[in-house]
Amino acid sequence: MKTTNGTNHQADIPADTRKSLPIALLRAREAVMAGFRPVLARHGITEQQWRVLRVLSEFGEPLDASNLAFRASILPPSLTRILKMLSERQMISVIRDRGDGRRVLVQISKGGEDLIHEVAPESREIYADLEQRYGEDKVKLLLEMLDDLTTKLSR
Amino acid sequence: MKTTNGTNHQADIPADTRKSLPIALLRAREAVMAGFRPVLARHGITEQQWRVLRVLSEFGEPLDASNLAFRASILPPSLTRILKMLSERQMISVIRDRGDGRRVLVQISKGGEDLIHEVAPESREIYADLEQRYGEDKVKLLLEMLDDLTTKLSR
DNA sequence: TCAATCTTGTTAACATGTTAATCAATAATC
DNA sequence: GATTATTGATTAACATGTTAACAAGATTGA
Repeated sequence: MKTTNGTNHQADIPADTRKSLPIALLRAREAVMAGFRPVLARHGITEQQWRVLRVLSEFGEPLDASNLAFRASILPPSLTRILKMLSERQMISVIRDRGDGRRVLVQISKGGEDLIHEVAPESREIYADLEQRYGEDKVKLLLEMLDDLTTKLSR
Repeated sequence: MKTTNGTNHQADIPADTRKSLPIALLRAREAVMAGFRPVLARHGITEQQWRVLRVLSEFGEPLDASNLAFRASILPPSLTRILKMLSERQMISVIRDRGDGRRVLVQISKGGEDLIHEVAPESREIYADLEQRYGEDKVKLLLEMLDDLTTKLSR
């Protein structure tokens, strides 16, 4: 066994980092986000806050924290902090669930919807550019493969 | 336009989060790492520290911080902190470059190599399981597609 | 040569990721 | 119905991500 740079002379260490799936996923994600982050930053919002708002907007009705965390791919401790921020900025409303005092119900408010409609055009533009650069069909295929991978590993 | 849950009645907001490439990449990465993290945790090391050690081990000779950061996909400020940790734990050695006093040269030490050889077998096992579940050929194809995407977006 | 500029690495400040512990409310069991 | 177990959310503690500012060494050019 021999790597391209020729310095790895041990046969029993892990595969080359260039062939590592976790790293490839990380780099791809970083490359994609490099396009979106400046747009979000211009609107004073982080990527995670944006995901929370989008999920809430898409869902359309109040969502409890666990459900929201799962859909936005954010861990509960992070979500707690994010909800605090978004609530202070009047983008969402948070209320306790009557009937189950443990649950917290989250709903997007006008401020949040307004922001979404502000950012949406730029966001679509970035995504369109991405599809144009990489190929619309390849984006679709990649999405299917990623989804398949996630499903097969989650059980 | 209409989403599956039927609650999104606005035609001008961003595409469904389920069809979002950033989120799909995030979820896939999370699903893959869920297998590796426990292994690394058992050895008292984080994912990023592991990446740094692997890059150093593969490269075989001293690497300056910028180069290391790039190869390990870690931002400079994070790397500074990680190097401090790994150095205290005797896994790497850090010295100033003679000839260019700004540069810092990092090299893996015996402690680091030992750890790599400890973790490697378990790591390979997890990866093999992943390839078996998802398909060896599909892993390869996915890696190529991710690499292609990263390349096409990085210019 | 020396002042302006660029480069490399670090520090700072804030947000999120990650795991474990905690707390309150509900559900389960007896 | 009181005790115990489980669940949903939060808090705590530490590591990393992210951007901006900074410090020190190297380069450049007048």
